[in-house]
Amino acid sequence: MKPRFYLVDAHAFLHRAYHALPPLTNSKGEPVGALYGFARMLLQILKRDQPDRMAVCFDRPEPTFRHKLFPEYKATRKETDEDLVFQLKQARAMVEAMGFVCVEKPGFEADDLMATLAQAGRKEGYESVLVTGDKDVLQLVGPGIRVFNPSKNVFMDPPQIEEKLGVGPAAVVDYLALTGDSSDNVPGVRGIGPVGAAKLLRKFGSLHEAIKAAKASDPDIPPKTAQALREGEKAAATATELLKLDTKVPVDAEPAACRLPEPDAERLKAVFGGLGFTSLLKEMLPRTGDGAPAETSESEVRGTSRTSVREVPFAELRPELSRAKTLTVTARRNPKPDLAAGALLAAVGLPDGRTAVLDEAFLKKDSAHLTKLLSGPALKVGYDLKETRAALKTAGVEASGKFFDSMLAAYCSNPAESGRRAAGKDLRADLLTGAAAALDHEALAEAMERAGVRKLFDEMEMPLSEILRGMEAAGVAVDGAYLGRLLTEFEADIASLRDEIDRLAGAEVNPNSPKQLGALLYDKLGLPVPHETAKGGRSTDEEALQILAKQHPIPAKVLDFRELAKLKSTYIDGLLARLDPKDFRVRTHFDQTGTATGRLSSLDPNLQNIPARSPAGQRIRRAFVAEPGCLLVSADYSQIDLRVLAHVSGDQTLSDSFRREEDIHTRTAGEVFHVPPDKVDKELRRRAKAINFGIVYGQTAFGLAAELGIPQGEAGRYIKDYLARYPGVASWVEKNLEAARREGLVRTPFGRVRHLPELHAKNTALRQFAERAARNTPIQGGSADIIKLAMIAADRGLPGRWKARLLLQIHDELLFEVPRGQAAAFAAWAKQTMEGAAKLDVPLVADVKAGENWQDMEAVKA
DNA sequence: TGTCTGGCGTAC
DNA sequence: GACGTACGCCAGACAT
Repeated sequence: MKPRFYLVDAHAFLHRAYHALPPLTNSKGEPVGALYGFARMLLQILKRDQPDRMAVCFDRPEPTFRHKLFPEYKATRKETDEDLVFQLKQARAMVEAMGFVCVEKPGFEADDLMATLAQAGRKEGYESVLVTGDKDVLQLVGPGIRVFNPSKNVFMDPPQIEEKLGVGPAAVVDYLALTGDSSDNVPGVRGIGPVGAAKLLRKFGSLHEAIKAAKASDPDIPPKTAQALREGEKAAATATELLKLDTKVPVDAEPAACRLPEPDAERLKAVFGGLGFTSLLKEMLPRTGDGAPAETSESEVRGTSRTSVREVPFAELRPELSRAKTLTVTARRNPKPDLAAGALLAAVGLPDGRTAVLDEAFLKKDSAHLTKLLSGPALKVGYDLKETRAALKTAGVEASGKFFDSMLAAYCSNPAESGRRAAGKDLRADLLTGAAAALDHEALAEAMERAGVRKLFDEMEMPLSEILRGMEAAGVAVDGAYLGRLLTEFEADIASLRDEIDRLAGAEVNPNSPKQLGALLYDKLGLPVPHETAKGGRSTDEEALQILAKQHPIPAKVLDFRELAKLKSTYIDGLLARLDPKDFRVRTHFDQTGTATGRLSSLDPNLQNIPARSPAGQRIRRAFVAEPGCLLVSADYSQIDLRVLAHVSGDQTLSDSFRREEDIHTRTAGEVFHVPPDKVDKELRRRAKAINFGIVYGQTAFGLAAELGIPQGEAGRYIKDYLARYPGVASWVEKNLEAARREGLVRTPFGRVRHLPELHAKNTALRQFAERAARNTPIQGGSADIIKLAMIAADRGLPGRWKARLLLQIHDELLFEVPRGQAAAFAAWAKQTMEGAAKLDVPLVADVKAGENWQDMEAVKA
């Protein structure tokens, strides 16, 4: 293996960090976020990539040869932010104090220095790695020179470049000369975009040949494109000169001299101390530290491996795969299959990154062999194994045995910073991204150990993943004919409401447009603005319209319109569009990494927010039915959040109340309003319920007052009285927050973590937000843990005894489909299973009901 | 034409 | 600034 020579573009990273990271200031109020991010990244490269040589390259402020060539070069750049300028000025001193070799040269950009050094390194037998997100350096990629994009955590090797641009490294300059580069004000050829450029270069090989063909009126070029090329010839020539990197800069550095940093302790203390980077100082000078473990860095959590995916033919890999202890597997389906992209791709590989990509035809043809390969004793590592296994199954390939899902591992280590990557337009790119992420198995396993979440991963998230796959595959039956009738009816009602509103307004107005509606209500009719939107606009939300409805007939009509329009577009249209015509079922996707608290989320369609409250909404819910011969059985936890609060706080009164199975809101009303339980009327109970919710969410007096329509002072008294009557809750709220500040994270009773660095934010709003999250997360997350355990327990108990299927989870509810004959008995079992899923200091209670559809359900007697 | 953001509303 | 966690639709602005 060749020694590796890393070259870092300082300003490119500082710019990116400045805009991508939340602003961070030190105790003096100086902006330091970009510097911090940069220092972290440099340390990360050292630790993770362990280069043999390294240098950090800086831009110089003087004009370069490019400005002489093209005076407008970079002319469109906005004035750099003051806060960034402040940090750019200090960057070199910081990097030098850290001990890195720094390179800069008047009249040249960092890119040129890097290009020169990379070439020199290559000639001296190094593998040069350019660390930057800039596209123009991709022109250098080839044997001995690689590019690493630190923001995406990917190596941009020829296949990745081809993925991204549609052309290989050799054509990068021509490609950029055609498309232009708006950030540097490099002109490009007007009328030719990324797609057109790639197409031309694939056809003609180079810009030169393409222009030649355009001049010769080559029939392969559409006339418009040919004209654009002829007119843009000069601009393209200029752009080419600007884009070509100079590999012959007279640099005062040579690769062999770019040794790894030897931090100058005194200088580092001065510089890092001044910036307020005490934790970084400890990391760089470990002996001075107090032994506290370094915080898990983001990229460790995301899992970044020095190994990257290299595509090889399957045949070449096959013998090793069957003997491997660990293999990687990732598969992706195309949600909207089209001919160009194919419907299904899989990647199977080894931990060293050698990976074979298999298409649908191959998977189907070889499904028996692949099933055997993926059912052996090897550990199967993949990123999003739920999707991988579902995708493989469509080709008849099944995996079994030991699994490690790196997506779930990253989520367990740090739920806010990780998460399912959104599917892109390119199936193959998604596949390779997943395949690359799967290489991080060991780093992720370590990160989980450090975070203390290995058990959560092994015993909760990994088993759950397979259960969710079954639920997604099962789907839920929807009465399409009923929904169709509902659609006709809603459309008629919506149309007449719209007519009525137009008539009352004396003009056409779209009630779905806050802008148009605001103009009507506040300008034309001159009604008073009840409140503003978050961004300072005039709100037309429900609360505002309720108030305005007392003064004018229009707002009430708009409210009716809005309700029906919402139900129609989101639920009726949305469900009908996603109804599988083969079996009249809808299939959601559960995102197991979609929330910061440990809850699941449901998407496409979201079946966790099906209406339940309003009468019109209940008509939608009625469309969810059991298949013939079955009933739906719903089991929901009673007051699970408040029970978890009782558990974590140990509050005597709250716990006693649950042990006695009292009505919790009535009890709270009695405590807060100082009345005996039998004197608690509906209104008092309603207020107590709002208080209970508010306590869980960290609501302020302001919020509670708004919720209940009472003066803020009164709401403040309620909260104060609550905390006095539930002293265990009050002290938990305080102690929990203290611990959260100390550790920078909160935990659920089941060990799930959520990092909350914003608890130390200077920005008040940001900090208070984190404080409310610190209060809410152990409760909401604890409840999420419990129902996940219940799902696992239920899934283990289902086979054999019951012909029931779990269909949905809605945070505190499980929905099953069960043959009529065993529905009642099953419901009793489900209740028992859920109540026994976890052992808290207070009992867990689940209520069960059954029915033909999700709306009309009746309680089942235990 | 596609992509992003704001406003709004549904669920627990 | 003010109630935690989500997802999805529409309108409108903007880039292509």
